[in-house]
Amino acid sequence: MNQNTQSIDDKIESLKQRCQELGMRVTNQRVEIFREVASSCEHPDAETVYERVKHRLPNISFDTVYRTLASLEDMNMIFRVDNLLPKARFDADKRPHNHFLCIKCGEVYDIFPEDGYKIEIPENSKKFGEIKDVNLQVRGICNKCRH
Amino acid sequence: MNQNTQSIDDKIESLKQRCQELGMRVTNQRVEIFREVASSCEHPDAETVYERVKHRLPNISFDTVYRTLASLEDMNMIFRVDNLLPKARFDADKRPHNHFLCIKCGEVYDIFPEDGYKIEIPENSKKFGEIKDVNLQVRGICNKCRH
DNA sequence: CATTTAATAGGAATTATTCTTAATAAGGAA
DNA sequence: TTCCTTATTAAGAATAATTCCTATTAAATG
Repeated sequence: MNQNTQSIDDKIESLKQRCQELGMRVTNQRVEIFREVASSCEHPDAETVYERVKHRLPNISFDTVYRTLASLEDMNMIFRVDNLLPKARFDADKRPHNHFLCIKCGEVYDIFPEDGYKIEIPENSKKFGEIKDVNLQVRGICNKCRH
Repeated sequence: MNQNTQSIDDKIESLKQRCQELGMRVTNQRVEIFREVASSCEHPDAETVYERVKHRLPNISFDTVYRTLASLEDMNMIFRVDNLLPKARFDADKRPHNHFLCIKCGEVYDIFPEDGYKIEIPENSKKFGEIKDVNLQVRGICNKCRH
């Protein structure tokens, strides 16, 4: 069964299981914030999640939304589309290459293509507009941060 | 000749040419800010660039650094590693897929793999640490923004 | 039901980035 | 060269996103 056909209730069930596995409490806030992201296909931002959850939990705070989104991310229940780093960083190297981003310390490492490796642009991405740049982000925890 | 072997002076020469092509002025600030990014392989952030350029141009302002980095990006002279969007956005869809980010309006579009297409993780990216997630960012200007 | 403590609400604080406005200087013309 | 035009800049205020602080609440366990 793929994620697409999984119902929201099933997804929430797996969140609850995940919380249990990790010894985390199943709070209303956690469930409702996850529900909002999981039931939307428009990649909502924190403010959007806040506004929507507020309908069901009128006392929800911004801090809870941010904190919970970060913890859901740690749990691998949701993913950040962009903005993994706290601030913008720049690169003038025009050779085709990719980046390893450390989600802990924010360090950026260059990944230069090895023999035979190159990323292709997905054919169907052109339908969205004019492509200017393609970048593969490999996200993880760098060796320094693992110790 | 690849970018790697190109000297800083050559890179600055091509910046000047680019400015001329585009009718943009060749200012000290523009040159020094570019020099800083082009001569570093550590993907500096705006503050780092500011601190370093300040040694040569003590009156440089933060605003100029931000504005110039953005214009160098428009000119395709430098690239933003991350933080293309003004705020973080989230996704709970676990099916493997990629994202088209509109650099103008910030909209995010899902790119689902077509038949036969899949991104591979570059073999040599593992040496940097433990991989948690891989995301291909296709950056461009979406159809809405082109009109 | 009582206890423990993870999680939360509320709002202040912080950080990155952008805006505003007057002054400056690059590039073209005389 | 010198003068003009206007793109670019400096300075610092303003904004926007996110995080921190602290007292309070409520989930899970026994």
